Amino acid sequence: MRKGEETRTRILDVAEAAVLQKGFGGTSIEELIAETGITKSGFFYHFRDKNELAKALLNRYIENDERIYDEIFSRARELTGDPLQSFLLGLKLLSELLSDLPNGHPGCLVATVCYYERLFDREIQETNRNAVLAWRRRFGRMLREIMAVYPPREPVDVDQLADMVSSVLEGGIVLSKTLKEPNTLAEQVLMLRTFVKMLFLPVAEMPRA
Amino acid sequence: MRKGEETRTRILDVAEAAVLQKGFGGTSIEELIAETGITKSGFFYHFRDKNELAKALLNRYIENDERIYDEIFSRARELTGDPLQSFLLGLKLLSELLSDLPNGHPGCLVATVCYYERLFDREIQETNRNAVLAWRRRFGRMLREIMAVYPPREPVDVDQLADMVSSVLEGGIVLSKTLKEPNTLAEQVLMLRTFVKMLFLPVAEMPRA
DNA sequence: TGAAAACTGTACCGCCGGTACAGGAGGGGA
DNA sequence: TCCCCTCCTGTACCGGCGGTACAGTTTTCA
Repeated sequence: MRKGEETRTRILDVAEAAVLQKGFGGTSIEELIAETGITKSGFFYHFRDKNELAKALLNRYIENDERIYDEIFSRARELTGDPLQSFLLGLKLLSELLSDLPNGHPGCLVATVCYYERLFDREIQETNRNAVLAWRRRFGRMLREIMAVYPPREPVDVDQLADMVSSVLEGGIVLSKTLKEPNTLAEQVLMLRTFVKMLFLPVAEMPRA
Repeated sequence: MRKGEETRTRILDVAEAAVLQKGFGGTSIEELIAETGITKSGFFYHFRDKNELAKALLNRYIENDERIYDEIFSRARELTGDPLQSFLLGLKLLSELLSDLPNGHPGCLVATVCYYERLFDREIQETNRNAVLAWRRRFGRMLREIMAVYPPREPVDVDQLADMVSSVLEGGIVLSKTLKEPNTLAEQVLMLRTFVKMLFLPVAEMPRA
């Protein structure tokens, strides 16, 4: 039946929004069923407990996250063959996508899980860890392609540089949310772009330098 | 009379550790009183409710945070008169301090509050916002001093660059905690240092360039 | 030594996560 | 047409937790 999937998705939608605003501990199942118009029994038909809900929520979030990065960076790749230019373009596209979010970025579930860790089982913690490692591999792969063509101006570890992308995104989200300045996140991504540009682009080719 | 302050501090110590691991919603008052060996009535003698506890916790955390930055960067300032060199040294000292933490960074309360926002009153949200703005002013002040001497190689907004420091710290904490790699945070700070160095240090003076 | 500060003890309330289980609507296949 | 399976609803209950109320007790310090 497809009806069940639809209800499940509706629960996950409501839960995701609530969890990003109040954390897992601050989100009650009762409020979720009230907003989705389902009964408590109905909820527990779809999810055995809160941990199971968190698992489904996190997996869905990570999949969606990966899909967005796939789209952005493959689009950037189509527009230019140069690995550096396509990476810089990708960061530009990402920044534009982020600044187009009407109410700012709603928050990252990976960070939410990180700050609730002790109340989740090992499986969720592993899933979360793997999500961050996947980011490292993704950005690391692109950075290695760049380094094969452009020698970095300063010696840098590829994985650490890849992590820098994740750091700026996660940190930018925290800043943006806390300051209630939706644009701060997009600006941070552009600042990171400046860093990457400066690190790999030869001095001679740099504008106004 | 001073006994009360001591108990209050003990509650705050236990609460801070718990909240950083499980968030506010995931931390119960009952577990706090169990660990501090106090009764429920005793707890509510010191704090009217959970919100009041959060307020005290956040204020104390921010004060301590400011104190640490004051110490690090004033020490760096004593060692060299050049604003750029002292800032770079400060980041180095910060990175060393972070990598010396035995179990890695326990987490940032500002981020915890950020991911629980909707359940706090305006006062706490304002306090949190002001903490981030204080970071922006602090790093912005130092960066302005640098820019008065060293023209940046790329055009950058000072506040955005100052925010980059906070971003990398907050993001680095999330990565470090999630990956269970205590050193990642310190590495990210050094990566940020490389960025600042490259942005301001003249090409001629740069090593192996 | 006495008043204020710093608690303890007890009883209670309502919300929440979770369990148990019975039953019902609705659609799809034999 | 009938039955079975999915997808729920309804009801009742449990223990933990945040919070209140308030009376009583110990500790501290001036």
